[in-house]
Amino acid sequence: MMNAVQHIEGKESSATHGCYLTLRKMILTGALPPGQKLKIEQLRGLLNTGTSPVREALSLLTSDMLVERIDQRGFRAAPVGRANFEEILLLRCALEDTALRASLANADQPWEERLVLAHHHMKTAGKKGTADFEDAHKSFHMALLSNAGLPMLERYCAQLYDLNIRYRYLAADGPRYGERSIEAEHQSILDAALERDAETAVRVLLDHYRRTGEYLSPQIKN
Amino acid sequence: MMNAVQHIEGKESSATHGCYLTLRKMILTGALPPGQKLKIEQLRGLLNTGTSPVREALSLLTSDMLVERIDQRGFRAAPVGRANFEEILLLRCALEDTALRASLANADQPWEERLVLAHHHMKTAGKKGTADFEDAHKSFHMALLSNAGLPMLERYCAQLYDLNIRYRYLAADGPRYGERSIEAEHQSILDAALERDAETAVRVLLDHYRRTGEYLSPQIKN
DNA sequence: GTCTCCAAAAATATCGATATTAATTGACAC
DNA sequence: GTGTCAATTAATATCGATATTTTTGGAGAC
Repeated sequence: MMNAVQHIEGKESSATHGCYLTLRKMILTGALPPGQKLKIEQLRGLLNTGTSPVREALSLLTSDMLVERIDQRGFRAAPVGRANFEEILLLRCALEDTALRASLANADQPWEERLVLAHHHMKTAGKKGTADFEDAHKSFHMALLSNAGLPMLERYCAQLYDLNIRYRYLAADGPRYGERSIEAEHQSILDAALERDAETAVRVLLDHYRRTGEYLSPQIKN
Repeated sequence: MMNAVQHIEGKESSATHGCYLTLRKMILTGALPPGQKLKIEQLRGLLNTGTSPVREALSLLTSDMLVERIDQRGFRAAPVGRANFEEILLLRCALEDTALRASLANADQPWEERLVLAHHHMKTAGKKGTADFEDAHKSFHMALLSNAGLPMLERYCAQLYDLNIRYRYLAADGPRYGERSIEAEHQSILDAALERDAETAVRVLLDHYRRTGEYLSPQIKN
């Protein structure tokens, strides 16, 4: 018998994975706010499944640093704070610097094509803030790093990307980005990557992150 | 009622955490060899507990990259390979560089004292290869980074430390370290750290890792 | 009022059983 | 022999119930 999650998500086979994806999205978007107690029974009802998949999904989210497990007192959504945000930014810069250089060092045509395509998808996807755009945006950034042949590093970067985007959602009610052109920044990153100019690509990419950081940081309370 | 794990491990409260620690050690030391299928029922018997704690522990180990989850086919100990080993080395160098510099930038007396103590414990602990020494060795390396105020980074470094030590155990039947003096290297790292000489400390630390890497890498098949 | 302590309630952690899914085996056709 | 398919076996994933632990709330002492 199919349960609700499988019905909604379609392809997904296991209840655990369905819970994982749903809970993750809820935490990332702020539907489950930082610090909130995550009661098994409540989530079990919400996700229309048993306790085991919920617990297992929460365990997995623990390692994504989106959920904290408290001794024998269950789980809660990971808290946020400026120090945490700054650390995410620092780590992203350090890791993506390494990853992008490695990716560029292995640059080849198939990768270039994947990259161009990912960029195109991002441009044609819905406006900023929509789920479509966010997916495409992540795909573009991951495509940049995807040729490094360093799967663990890519995993860390993806993890940090998600942690960072969480702060974007949390600050969604703050002031808009203003005059800054995200599109132009993406274009510059793409251009430098296609020209295999590592120095420029890294500089532009990290500037992109730091600028977003400077914009978001003051909005984070604590 | 107490179960076997609690009885053995003493303090540990939850069955899940007990399973986690035991399974982790077994994978790190090679008692559960790379690639091995990890059958729930078999582990449940071995750990003298139910299926839920075993599954949850395996989920947690998945995020430590010590266990792989295969679609709907259960779990297996993460495979090993030279490429993986080299990536671990690369990431350790990149991350510990950042962490050590940050730690030194915040250097203060309490930290110095913790560091000196950790080094002393390592020297007085049992000979290399014993569990005591290995614990003290990890503590010393973590103490170096512990003043950075970057908890996520420290977590990554600890994770990578464990992944690396796994290769040491796997290569334990290979040739001995030979003439190289690990103790002298540790002393140099400590000295540079206490003098707050970041450049030297980082150089010596990374040399320490790379030397171990050069020694281990050829022994890894595949 | 406020503190301590004990009982009641709620939540977690764990277990054992069932349903589901994958792997295995062997019969049969070619 | 070799490959395919169905029946069997084995393992996983999930459920519902129980035991354990933590939290809550309130009575009584000071």
